[in-house]
Amino acid sequence: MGIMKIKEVSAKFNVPADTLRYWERVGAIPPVNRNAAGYRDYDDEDIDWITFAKCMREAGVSIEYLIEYITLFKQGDATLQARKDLLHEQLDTIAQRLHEIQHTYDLIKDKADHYEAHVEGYRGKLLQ
Amino acid sequence: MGIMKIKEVSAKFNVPADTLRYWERVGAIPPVNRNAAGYRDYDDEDIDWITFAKCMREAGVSIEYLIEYITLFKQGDATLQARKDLLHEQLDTIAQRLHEIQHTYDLIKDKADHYEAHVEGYRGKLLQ
DNA sequence: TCTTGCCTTGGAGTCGACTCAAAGGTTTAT
DNA sequence: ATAAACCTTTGAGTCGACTCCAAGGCAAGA
Repeated sequence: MGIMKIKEVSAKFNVPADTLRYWERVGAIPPVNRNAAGYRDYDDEDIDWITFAKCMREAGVSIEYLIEYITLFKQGDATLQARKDLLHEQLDTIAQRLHEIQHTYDLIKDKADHYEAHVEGYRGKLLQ
Repeated sequence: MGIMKIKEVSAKFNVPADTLRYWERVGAIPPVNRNAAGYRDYDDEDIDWITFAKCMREAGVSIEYLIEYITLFKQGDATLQARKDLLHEQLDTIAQRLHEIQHTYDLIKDKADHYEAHVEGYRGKLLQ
């Protein structure tokens, strides 16, 4: 699967082609190889980076963070420790976000369950 | 605790006063009572709404959704079912987001663990 | 060959959600 | 009583992350 054009990648990941170009332009993913015509030609490595970027973005990680990671990556093995630190930092942030969302989920679940029990003839009260 | 001014509420929730005013202005929370001078005077009910709004925002729920919810709430008991539906909709979205973030967490954890094992003398490879 | 469709870039526009500034009224501590 | 620290509104500005547009090159089918 070494010859995906941007439209296929867009469809595969459900990410607009404009966004894929944007990520590359600002450096949130490394530059993608081109064919003779100058068209982007995504190989497995590019696909891996997009997988990474998409996951991170969905988890709320900023573009800036991705750029920082790629910047380190481009500098080679000397930055392994720095990249590791960056990932751990992200891991902490993501874990925290996870707990916040879990908390909200539980709260809304309670509210919804309460509606469930009282949805008919219930006299409205705050947060019900 | 029925006489909190905006600064105290801001401190309690760690949400800027400007943001509290913004939420109220656009209708993401109901109007807050005022004292004689026109100052906002947050009571327990207001605090509950801010708790709700903050949780929802942290879970990635849009301001627009909150406005929709408040709009229904203001229309009284006739909208109980609609509000219940809205909450269930949000619940689904939040659950989905939760799984996405969990997925990313696992992915990053793997990457980080891998770094842990190879951080010295490891030859860089994609996503490492 | 022509047309339709996908690709390119550069730059401008949009959108959600704040965030700040200006001008002015109130409260509180000294 | 006066300064410092609050509060108010209106409206404009910012920021992150896209998203769209124009102008033009390449490709694949009829």
